[in-house]
Amino acid sequence: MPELPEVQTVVTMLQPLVGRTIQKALVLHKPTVSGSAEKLERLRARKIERIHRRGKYIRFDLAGGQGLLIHLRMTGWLGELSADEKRPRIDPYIRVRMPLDDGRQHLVFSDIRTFGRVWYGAREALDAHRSMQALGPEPLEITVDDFTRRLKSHRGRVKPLLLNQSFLAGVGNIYADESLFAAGIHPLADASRLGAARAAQLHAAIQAVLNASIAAGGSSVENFLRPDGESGWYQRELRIYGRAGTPCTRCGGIVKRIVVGQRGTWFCGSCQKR
DNA sequence: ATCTATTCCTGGCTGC
DNA sequence: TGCAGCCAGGAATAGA
Repeated sequence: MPELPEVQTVVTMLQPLVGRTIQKALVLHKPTVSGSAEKLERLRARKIERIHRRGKYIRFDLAGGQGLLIHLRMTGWLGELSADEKRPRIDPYIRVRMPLDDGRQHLVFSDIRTFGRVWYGAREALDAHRSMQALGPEPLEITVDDFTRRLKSHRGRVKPLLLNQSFLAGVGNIYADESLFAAGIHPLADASRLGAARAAQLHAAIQAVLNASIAAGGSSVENFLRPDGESGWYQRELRIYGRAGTPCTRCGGIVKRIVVGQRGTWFCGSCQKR
């Protein structure tokens, strides 16, 4: 599922679209568009000025102060296809199709489970959207001091806190487990009681894990494909996520799976202390 | 403030 | 082999 590294991979690979023009939008599945699908279908000839990321959201800045906001959720895919191109994992699930320039190429949003969402409107309105306003700091930008302070001010368990987008924007289930494993912290540990040294370890672990995954083009777990249709590589580097019953790569203990906050959670009971 | 359950959805897996 | 039933989970929401 797309988390920060996967979304960053998408944004990086879509940069060649900057300067090109979205001619119009065809909505094939109305619930994918938040607000009004008809409004998006009235879009005409907007040049793409910038493509960037905030948390797990993708933002297209369009000419005239307009913008598109896209969340891939579980199975969303965003990329450029020629108008008649067929790809078995993408084509049957196309929800929004946006012809570019002369119409020979299309920017396509495809999504198997239809959890993904597209918003269209004035950039200020997109920025003011409740879910954007609520986003916490970027995990690759926050300083260790700020991170430690924020951890201390929350009373709950550390794993659900890492998944909370108001606490930190962009970490999801895979990278929460990988980061906690790398830092040697139990997923049920009380966040406010971690102490400065362990908070610093967690901060470093989150940044190292996210950066390593970005360098690998993300993890292809549960359908994620890059805009070019290829897989990322980081799923091969996962050390704890999804490895229940296998030996821990650090200490040889057996990896456990529990459920925390309705999320599958993998950890090593021997080297992740509470 | 924090936690839990529910909803959305469908491909893929398990078990009979 | 065929099919029913269940599972995965990000985020919004409701309720405890």
